[in-house]
Amino acid sequence: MASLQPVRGTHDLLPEQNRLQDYIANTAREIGELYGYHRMTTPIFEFTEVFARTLGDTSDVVTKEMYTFEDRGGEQVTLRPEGTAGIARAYISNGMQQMSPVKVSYYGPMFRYERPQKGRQRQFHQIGAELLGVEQVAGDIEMIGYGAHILKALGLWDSITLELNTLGDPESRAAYRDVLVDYFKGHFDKLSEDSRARLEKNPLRILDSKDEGDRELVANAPLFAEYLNAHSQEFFKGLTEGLGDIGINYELNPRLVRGLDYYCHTCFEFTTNTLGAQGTVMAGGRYDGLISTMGGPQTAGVGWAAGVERLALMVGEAPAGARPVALIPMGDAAEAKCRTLAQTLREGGVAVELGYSGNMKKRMKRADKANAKLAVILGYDELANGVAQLRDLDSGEQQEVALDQLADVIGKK
RNA sequence: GCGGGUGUAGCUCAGGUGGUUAGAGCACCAGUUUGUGGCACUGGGGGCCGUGGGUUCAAGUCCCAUCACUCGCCCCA
Repeated sequence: MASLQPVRGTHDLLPEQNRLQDYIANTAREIGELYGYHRMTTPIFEFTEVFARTLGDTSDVVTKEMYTFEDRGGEQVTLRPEGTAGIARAYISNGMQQMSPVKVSYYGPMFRYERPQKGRQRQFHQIGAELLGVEQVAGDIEMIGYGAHILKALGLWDSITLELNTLGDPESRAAYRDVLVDYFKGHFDKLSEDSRARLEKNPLRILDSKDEGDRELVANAPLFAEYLNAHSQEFFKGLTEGLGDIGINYELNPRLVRGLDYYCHTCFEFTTNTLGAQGTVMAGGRYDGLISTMGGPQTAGVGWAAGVERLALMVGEAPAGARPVALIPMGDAAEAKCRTLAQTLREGGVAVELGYSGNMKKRMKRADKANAKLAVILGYDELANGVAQLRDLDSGEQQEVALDQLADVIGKK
């Protein structure tokens, strides 16, 4: 049994779930087109270095969560844990600065070796978008509007909050970080065990600690706002005003941070309280230092990513698809005729349900189950007269239609 | 990685203190009806009771381990 189960944290996407996730991904893609973002696809694995370098040596994702292995040629490769690094690598590999600004969206599986929970799997899917080569705050505003648009189109907006913060430019950030580390070092004995570790790796994260003792310290910690230089303040002001222009509400969350050095300025998360501990549904920010960190030209960047499984949990089910026409033949001759008819209708763009066996009653039942709107009944008498009974399965009304007019009549229904 | 909960049919769940061939509803298949669906009735298929070990005359039931899912922490989408 064990060997017939999927690997821990992975799941089969049965047709219903697959359709739901496709619906979400397609909605995101279509909305992206409205903003001028086109889908691109990078490999699902890269040289390990691509992720190790961009995500930093200390992040949990790199140190504990990557699926890394040596391939048969002796190369260290890693299944991608997120989408941005691959896009950034592709930007450099393909000399995409020639196409600036680059506006792309993506969709695909990601892999993280984490302890699974609802809304957190080892293989999961993300949709995402990146804007490369735009340093103006207009890019950040557009990105957030784009993401919000998707959440609205999926009908989730009412249960979602946009949390917003600024990380400032590198200069402000470094200044604040130093002050913060000094402050917490002065209270080292009161820090929780987790936060002592964070002090080394990612001191800003202490601001978001759930430990009570930490929270008391945080309450009296120096404020980032006091260390933002004029440029950073100006940028953030532009962002909040721009969001006002497009009618998007947000909550300022000074504890919202990112661990990695190449992030700057805009930092946002769309969150919900309907998914338990996995409340972040879409998250993003500005990463002007990323491309250069990877060895490319200095290039500004903004982006976001969203977990498709988490969105799917919230959406529940995909809207109903097109209702098929069911063909109900009786007897071998009628079955042969229906085969021909089905092919013609399908090539004409009509969804057709044609069973493989069963008497009329069985076939009618299946038509019902397939949510068919119309049934075409073709028996001995009809075949002899070149007609069929066309039955509306909602109203029960039935009319006789000549076979050569059937496609036309169905097309008008 | 840390702490807690759960695991019986495809799904939702019953199976007091261990005791014959493990049950229900839904779903599935077939029939009642060799030409009319949603309803009803009848019948049928389907369970290594998550897995492995132990205690016992006897284990779905008790003990241990393991795996998976799940809640919180961590981290994040």
